[in-house]
Amino acid sequence: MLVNFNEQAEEMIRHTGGRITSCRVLVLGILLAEKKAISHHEIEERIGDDQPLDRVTLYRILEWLSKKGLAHKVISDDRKWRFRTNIYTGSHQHAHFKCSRCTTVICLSDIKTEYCWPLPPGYRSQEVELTVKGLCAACA
Amino acid sequence: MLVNFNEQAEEMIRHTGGRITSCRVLVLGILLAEKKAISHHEIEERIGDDQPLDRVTLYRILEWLSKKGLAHKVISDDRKWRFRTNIYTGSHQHAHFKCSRCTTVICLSDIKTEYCWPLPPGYRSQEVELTVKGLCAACA
DNA sequence: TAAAAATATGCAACAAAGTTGCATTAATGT
DNA sequence: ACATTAATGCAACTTTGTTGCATATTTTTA
Repeated sequence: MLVNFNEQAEEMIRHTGGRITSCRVLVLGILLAEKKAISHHEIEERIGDDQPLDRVTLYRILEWLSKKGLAHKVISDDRKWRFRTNIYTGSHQHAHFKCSRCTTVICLSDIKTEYCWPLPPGYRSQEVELTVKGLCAACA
Repeated sequence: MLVNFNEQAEEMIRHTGGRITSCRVLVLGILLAEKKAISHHEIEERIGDDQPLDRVTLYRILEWLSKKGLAHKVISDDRKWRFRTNIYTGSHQHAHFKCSRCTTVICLSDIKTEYCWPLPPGYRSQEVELTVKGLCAACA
């Protein structure tokens, strides 16, 4: 299973024309095995002590994967970048509500965001991030 | 004009039952004079050297204003918190498109987000943040 | 396939944004 | 006006991410 992700990772990296290194394969393999976006620290945890990888190298690999379009990064409320492979993009297609007073976030499962939003010609939608902000029942 | 904002700020702070201090009035006044969300650093710049205000105090005031519901904070792609008074909420009601490869952001003025999204009972919408992510014409 | 060129990695030091502890100062209630 | 309570300022710290440079690994090419 993990081997499979690593093969896929290697293939994806090869396709970019960039160098295939064990570190890159390892990191991209971890991202492929994950459906949600994960942070630098979470990736380090998944690596464990088996194959030690320098903090800075991991940062640079993540940056490189983003630049090559194999992953993309999103900023979260904890000021950390989280990374996800672009192939799972579109898997979290529902809206959120965030209370601007108590900051609680809930999922608005009634709202489907797969709707085709009108984009300029040539643009391709992968994912829609929709957050309604306001006051929740307790804070209103 | 600025005086007016300060009076309004003072009134808002009084209404929370919290202490009315010159620092709080100053900061909230600045936020009221601003239509968009601004960062800690940008607030410091607007303060200038007239009324020196400690870095940490400013952080704590902003946190306090958020807790009291007079302002709310949003995280941006530069990993900085930006703060805005809740009264201007709703002023930036259109969608964005962000390219997941080149990270360029454009405004999708065709999409109006004022639409009434179905919320749970008691919830009140103030603002809608809608970002379509994908590939722009140049990267697709 | 061995050497040269190009690029990735690891280490140390650094930077920016935000946080915590504590003594001092200012605002409010009596 | 004084006591009480809360806000401010300062110093030191934490966390996340970045930069410079020497070393090691890929890839190219001869």
